[in-house]
Order: sequence, then structure tokens, then C-alpha cells
Amino acid sequence: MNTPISTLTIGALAKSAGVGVETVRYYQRRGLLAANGAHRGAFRVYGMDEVARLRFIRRAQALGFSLDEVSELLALDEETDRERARAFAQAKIADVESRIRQLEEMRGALQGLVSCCEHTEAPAPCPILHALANAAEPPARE
Amino acid sequence: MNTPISTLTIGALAKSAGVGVETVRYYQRRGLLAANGAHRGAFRVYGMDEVARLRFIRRAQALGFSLDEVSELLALDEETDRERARAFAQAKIADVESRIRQLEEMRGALQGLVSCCEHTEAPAPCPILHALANAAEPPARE
DNA sequence: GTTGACTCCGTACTTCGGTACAGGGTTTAG
DNA sequence: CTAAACCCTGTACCGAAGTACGGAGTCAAC
Repeated sequence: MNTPISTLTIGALAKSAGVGVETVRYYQRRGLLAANGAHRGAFRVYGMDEVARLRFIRRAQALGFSLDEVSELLALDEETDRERARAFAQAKIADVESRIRQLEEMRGALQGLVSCCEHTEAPAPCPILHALANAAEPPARE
Repeated sequence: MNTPISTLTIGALAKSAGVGVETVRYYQRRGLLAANGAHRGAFRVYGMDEVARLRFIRRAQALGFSLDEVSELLALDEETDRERARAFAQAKIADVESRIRQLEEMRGALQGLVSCCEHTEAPAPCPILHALANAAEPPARE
């Protein structure tokens, strides 16, 4: 009766968020999760607060935040940092949108090559390879 | 009169495609560019064919192809590999589109959080941080 | 004939987010 | 009591696409 309900070993914690044990340890090394806390015998045990924190990390990652950014998000206070959290999210939206635009440019260029290829008669050199080999401009540096 | 026009040193070759010398050497190590060829004295020199090849590499990269994929593209023949080149480009389009969709999902989720934040009255805990801390489901594994 | 810019070769380091051991110790179910 | 399953610490490695650096050689101009 002195095993308080819901204290987990590292393996159970990891499973609760769908990650591997090594990932949890990695987050501890990075300071995203506390490395020392309650122990039961020789093993570290984790409570529901740490389950929540780990899930927070994974959700923020799924939204496109890097682990460094997740650190910053974790340091924000729900009560007093609303402005900052919103600015953070808006900056990430801008970031995601610029990546989308870049990919859309690639898609457009690729589609142009493919449709050109489809409209060229058979006994001609491949327009795709030809375009790659002989485009107008050298791609800008960077 | 025996310095044939347009044979370049590695530095000039690199500049002609807007990359660094180390990058050219890296492509040589990867087998994208030939490591041995004409020399003038102790230094390797490069011709227009190699300028074209280097630019081909950069352009294919800009379209989203990895260097491994660029190797495969370089191995294709303009005359006989039209089908393969087109299939390659179409596969890359699918790939780019799936990345776009993933980013659009992120953007949608972020926008939802931000607009929720904008519609909440001031003296309340931050809905963004709150959502990260208390979402419905743990994100699926993988 | 010397200075400065360039080249050669080899190796090591970078970022990012983990993953994979190795070589122990501990716990717990049967 | 023993064996499986789990945990601990520490270190090394992965892929991708380069970047950095050391130490030496060489080339071109003045």
C-alpha cells in the first residue's frame, strides 16, 4: 500500500508518450526533463507531471518546434507569458509557410519538366535531363 | 597558345557554380564528379563539361533531389532513359507534395492555437501552452 | 626571388534528433 | 533460487551535406 498509484519507471514513462527509453534519456541530457528526482530503490521513478511534460515535448515537436524551441516553450508561464507564446506560434507559422512556399516552387518546376516531357515526341532527347544539363542561369549561391 | 581557353582550376570551377572549393572536393569524394582528369603542372584543371556537370548537380538539388538521387540522374542517358527520368521526377513530386501536406497540417494546428489565443479574454491562462500541456491524445508512435 | 594566393591531401568536426551498444546492477515472477 | 526483464552510466554511432583545418607544395606577379 505504499506504492503510490501512478509512479512509473522510465520504460513505462517512455511508453506513455510513445517514445523509446533512450529518447527519454536523451531529453534528460538536453535538460528538457529533469535527470534526478524520486527514486524507488535504485531506480528513478516518474509521476504524472513528468508524463505531461514529455507529452508536451512531443506535441510541440509535432507542430514543428525544434527541441531548443521546446525548451523555451517549457520555460514560459501559462499565466504571465501569453504574449510570448503567441508570438512564438506566429513566428513558427511564418517559418512553416516559407518552407511550404519553397516546396511549392520545387513542385512547380518539377511539374513543368514532367509536362514538357509528356508533350515531346518520342525520338527526342529527354527534356528533363536536358533541362538539368542546360538551364539558363547557374543557381544563385546559397 | 597552348593554354586552351576555358580550362579552370578548382577554385574557378567552384565559383562558376556558386559553391565552395570544399564542396567540389566533397562531390568528388562522393563520385559525383571525377576526381582525376587533366592536369596543368601539379594542379587539376577542369573543362566546360565539368562546369555543366556541377551545375546539373546544383539544379537537381534545388529541385529537391538528394545527392544519392542526383547520382542516379547523372547515370541516365538523355536519349534512352526518358521513361526513367520522368518517373523519377513524378516520384519526387509525390514526395514534395507529402511534405507540403505535412507542413500544412502543422500550419493549421498552429493557426488554431493562435486564433484561440486571440479570442480568449486577458486574465486567463495561455491557451497555447495549455493546449500543449493538456491535449486529448498522446501523439501516435513514430 | 619572394610574397601572396592558390592547390593538394587527409582527417576531423558540425547540426539534429535520436539510436545502439557495453558492461554492469536490480527487481520481480515463478 | 533463479532467470527474465528491466534499469543504470557512459560512450559511440547514424545520415545528410557539407565545413574547417593543418601542413605542405606550387604557381603567377612584381
